[in-house]
Amino acid sequence: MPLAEPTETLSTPATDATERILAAAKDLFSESGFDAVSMNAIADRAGVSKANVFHHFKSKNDLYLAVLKIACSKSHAQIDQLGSDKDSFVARLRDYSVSHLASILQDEKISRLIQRDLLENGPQRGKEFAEQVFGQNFARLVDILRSGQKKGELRKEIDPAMLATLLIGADVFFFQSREVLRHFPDVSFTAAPERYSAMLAEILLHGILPKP
Amino acid sequence: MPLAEPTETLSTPATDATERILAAAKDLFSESGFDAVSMNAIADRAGVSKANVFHHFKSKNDLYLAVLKIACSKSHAQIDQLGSDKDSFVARLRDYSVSHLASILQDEKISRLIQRDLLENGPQRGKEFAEQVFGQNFARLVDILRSGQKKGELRKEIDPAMLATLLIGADVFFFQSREVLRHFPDVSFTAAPERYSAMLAEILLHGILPKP
DNA sequence: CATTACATTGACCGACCGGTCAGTCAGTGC
DNA sequence: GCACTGACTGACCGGTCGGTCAATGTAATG
Repeated sequence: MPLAEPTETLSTPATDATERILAAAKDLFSESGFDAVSMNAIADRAGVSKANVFHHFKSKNDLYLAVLKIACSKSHAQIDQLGSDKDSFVARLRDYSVSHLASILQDEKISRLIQRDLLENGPQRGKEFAEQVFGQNFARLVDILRSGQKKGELRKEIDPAMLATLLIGADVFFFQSREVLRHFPDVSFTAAPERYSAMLAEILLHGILPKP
Repeated sequence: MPLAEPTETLSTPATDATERILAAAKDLFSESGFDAVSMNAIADRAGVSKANVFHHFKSKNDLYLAVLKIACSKSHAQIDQLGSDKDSFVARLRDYSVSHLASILQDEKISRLIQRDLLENGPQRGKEFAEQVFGQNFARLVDILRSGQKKGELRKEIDPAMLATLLIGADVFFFQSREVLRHFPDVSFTAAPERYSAMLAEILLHGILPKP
C-alpha cells in the first residue's frame, strides 16, 4: 500500500489541463503506439496547445512514462482477492481464472498499452514499470500456488511458476488474439470470456485425457 | 540465349538489389516496427539509394506487405509432420508441443514481425496475411485434435478449438514474454524451451490435481 | 552506331516531426 | 499600484519523413 492520492482525481476532473493531456495521451498511445502519435495530436485531443503539453511534461518520453506509470498503478490493486483461504483451492483457482481475464478485458486501453510497451522497446523506457507490476502479480500468484501445493491440493510434480505462466499467458493470448480468433469457424468462445476461463480451469485441473 | 538461370532464388542471391532490400526491410521492421523504420535506413542497409527502393517497391507500405508475404509463406511449410498416425496420440501431442515452440523460436525475426503486425494495425494492412497463415495452422491443429477425440484419445468434454488455442497461446506467450520472465526468480525454464514444452504437455495431459 | 529498356542515382519537395521561444494573461501577495 | 508567478499560446526552428523526378549508366537489340 504505497500512498493513496487524496481526491484530486475528483476535485479537478475536466478543468485541469494536465489530466486531459494524460487522458488523451493514454488513448492515443494505446491505440497507435509511441511513434505513431504526435504531440500535436495529443494536444488537439486534449484541447490545449502543443506548447502547453511541453509546459506540463518536459518531453514526449516523459509524457509517455507518466501515462504508463498511471496505468501500472491502476492495475496494482486488482489481483488481491485470490489469496483468501475461505474457499477450496479448486474454487479459488476457478475464481482467479475468471477474474484475471475479466480485469484484463476491463480496461482494454491499459492492457494494450502495457502489452505494446513490452513489445516495442528494445533497450529502455518504461519496461521497468511493466516488469515491476507484472512481476509483483506473478510472484503473488506463484506464492499462492506453492502454498496450495504444500497442502497437497496440487500435484507435487507441478512447477508453480510454470502453472502461473500458463494461467497468465492463456489470458494474455486470449486478449491479444481474440480479434483474429473470432474469424475462425472452430472457435466459439471469443464472445464469452467467462466460458474461456471456465474451460481453461477445467483443462488445467483435470487434464485432457479420458479418465481411466 | 547465353544466359540460362532458371532458379533465380539461388542464382542471384546477393547481387540482386531487390533481395537485399527485402532482407534489410525484414530485419529493420522486425526490430523496430513499421513507423520507426525509415526508407533511408532500409536503403542504407541494403546498400542502395532510397530512390532505388521506390523503384522496386511503389511505397513503404508495399515493401512492408512484400516482407510480410515472404515471412508468412516461409512459415507455411512447417507444421505438417504432426498429422502422422504412426505414433500414439500422446506422443504426437508431445512432439507437437516441442516442435511448434521450436519453430517459433527458430526464426525470431519472422515471429516478431507477424506478432507486431497483429498488434499494430487497427484497420488494414497485412492482417489478412497473418490471419490466413495462422488460421490455416490453427484449423489443421483443431482437425487433428478432433480426430483424436473421436478415437477416444481425448476426453469428449474438451473443446478442440480451446485446446488448440491453449497450445498455441502458451508458445506465443513464452516467445513474447521470455525476456521479462527471465528476470523473475521463480522462473527456471526460460533458457530451456524444450523443458517448457514438456511441462506444458504434462499439465495439459494429466492436469494439476493429485491423483485420487 | 543508334535505339530501346531499365536499373540506379542525387537533388529535391512539401508535410510534419519534437521541441523552443518570446510573450500574453489571470491570479495573488504586498 | 506593482511585482511576481505559472498556465498558456502562436510562431517558429532544425531536422526527418515518404515520395518524386530528371539525368546517368549500362547492357541488349536492331
